[in-house]
Amino acid sequence: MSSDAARKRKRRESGVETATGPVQDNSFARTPLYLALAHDLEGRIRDGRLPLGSLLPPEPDLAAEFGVSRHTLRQAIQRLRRLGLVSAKKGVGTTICEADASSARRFVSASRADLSEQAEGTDFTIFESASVRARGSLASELACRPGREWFTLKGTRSEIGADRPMALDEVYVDPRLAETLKAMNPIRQAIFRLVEEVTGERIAEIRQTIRPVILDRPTAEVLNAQAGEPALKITRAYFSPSGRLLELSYQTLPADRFAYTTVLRDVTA
Amino acid sequence: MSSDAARKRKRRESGVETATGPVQDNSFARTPLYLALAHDLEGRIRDGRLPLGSLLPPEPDLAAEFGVSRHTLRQAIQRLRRLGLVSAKKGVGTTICEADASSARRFVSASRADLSEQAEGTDFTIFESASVRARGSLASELACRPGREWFTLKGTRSEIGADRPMALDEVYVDPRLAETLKAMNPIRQAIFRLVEEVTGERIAEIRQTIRPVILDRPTAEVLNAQAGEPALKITRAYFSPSGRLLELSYQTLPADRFAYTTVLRDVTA
DNA sequence: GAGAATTTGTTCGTATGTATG
DNA sequence: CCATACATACGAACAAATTCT
Repeated sequence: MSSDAARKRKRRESGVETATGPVQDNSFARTPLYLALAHDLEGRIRDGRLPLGSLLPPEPDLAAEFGVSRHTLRQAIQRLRRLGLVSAKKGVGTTICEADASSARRFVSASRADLSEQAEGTDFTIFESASVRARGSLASELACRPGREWFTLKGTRSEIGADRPMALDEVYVDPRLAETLKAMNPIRQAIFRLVEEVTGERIAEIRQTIRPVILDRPTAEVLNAQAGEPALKITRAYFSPSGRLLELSYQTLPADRFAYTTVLRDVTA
Repeated sequence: MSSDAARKRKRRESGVETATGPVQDNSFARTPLYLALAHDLEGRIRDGRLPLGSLLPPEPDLAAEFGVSRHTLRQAIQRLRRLGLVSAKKGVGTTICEADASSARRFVSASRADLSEQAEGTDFTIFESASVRARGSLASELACRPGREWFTLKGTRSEIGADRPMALDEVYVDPRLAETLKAMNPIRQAIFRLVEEVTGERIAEIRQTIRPVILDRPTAEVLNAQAGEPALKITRAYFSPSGRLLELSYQTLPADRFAYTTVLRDVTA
């Protein structure tokens, strides 16, 4: 209809500016409107015009400002959400929670191996468990207040038919899980699933750090490996939506039995 | 309007069945329609009613079958895409490319550190470069046909003001990049960006493997570190959308200077 | 504490653009 | 060139969560 011409005009007029300076000219490829919007917003966030920690203007306002429909604006915001720049909450608004969508964020991993800990087909065999209170270095590494009580497990993880364990696991969980966990040995489920079941809280985020270490004698013995060999040490912290730490685990994986593989896919396409 | 009542009725009638058997009753929480749809489709994919490798029915057909708008159906499909179950292509259709949305896929990473290689604020200083033909072990590790020509770079990567390098990099790229790369030293850009610029091909996927190693003497010397220390060895393979290998890199990172951190977020929320 | 206002989430409808075969 | 199938974009309305009065 005639609204089409009006639309086109509006698009030219809409306040979408490319983020920084001259910029590559993608006009030949006709960037979709919502991507241009996302790019614009990203720029505003990066340079602080939309300050970190603050709320985005309401969607209807932003849509009006850009001269686009709310639907299109929401597509742009959804993209920023996927990139981890903002997080929206019903009834509240959209918070800016990251300032840099550095090129590193362009890729998103979605790999089966991402959480090897919960790989199906492995048995977790507990050989030690106890109740502990977080003190000193543990408390600080857990980023929790000292004195909080945890239930800790130590055990080996092995693939079903394997003769040697694949990893040594050390796990800290809510004390409420003690009974459940002691009752099942070996454990075939991902432990964080059990945490969700027992505590009723959903795990929304996992922070994972990978470091190289050299196997010390006691660890090597448990793993039936040679002391002095290289290994990966993976630390995982499991958080509830509100940011509360629900589980912490350390995993030691000898080099000859495990490599950590991820596939990163481009999400800009 | 009156269409509202009709809508509600339709919803009850729509062929959305929960995936498996009795199923948890979420009716009290009123699952959004598009999630129910996604769940239903996921079930059909898992049990083979929608066979792996085949195309989904066209969106308008599916929408009609479920008795929902195309928009809602697309929301469901978008979810399946994020989970990696299907992949859509304009003019062709939506292909089913995975049968299991196993729990491992629940989390998706989006981290600044994901591609430390390209972290801004690092300099890559080349100290060796050459043209090579892939043979033997290299060719096999590259998963490329032997005899293909590559341009290889060796260099150190350091943070801007640091006195010691952070990593030793070994990179294999298309020979067309030789001139460009030799002309710039140090390199501040991510190399895979340059690959995209020069070859005109987009990098759509990166396969990344992390292993622990022990620093040997020559490597330790270059890095100004101690031989025998633990380090991470990260291998990255960069692929075009069609699956052609465009770049391969090895990176060695001493434990005391680097830890690999990722944040995995729940995408089911 | 009830209720109004605000803000994001869901869902419909419709039209047009663009890539593929 | 045409038909097909996904992609983008408009508009409108109601639902649900939160906050403020």
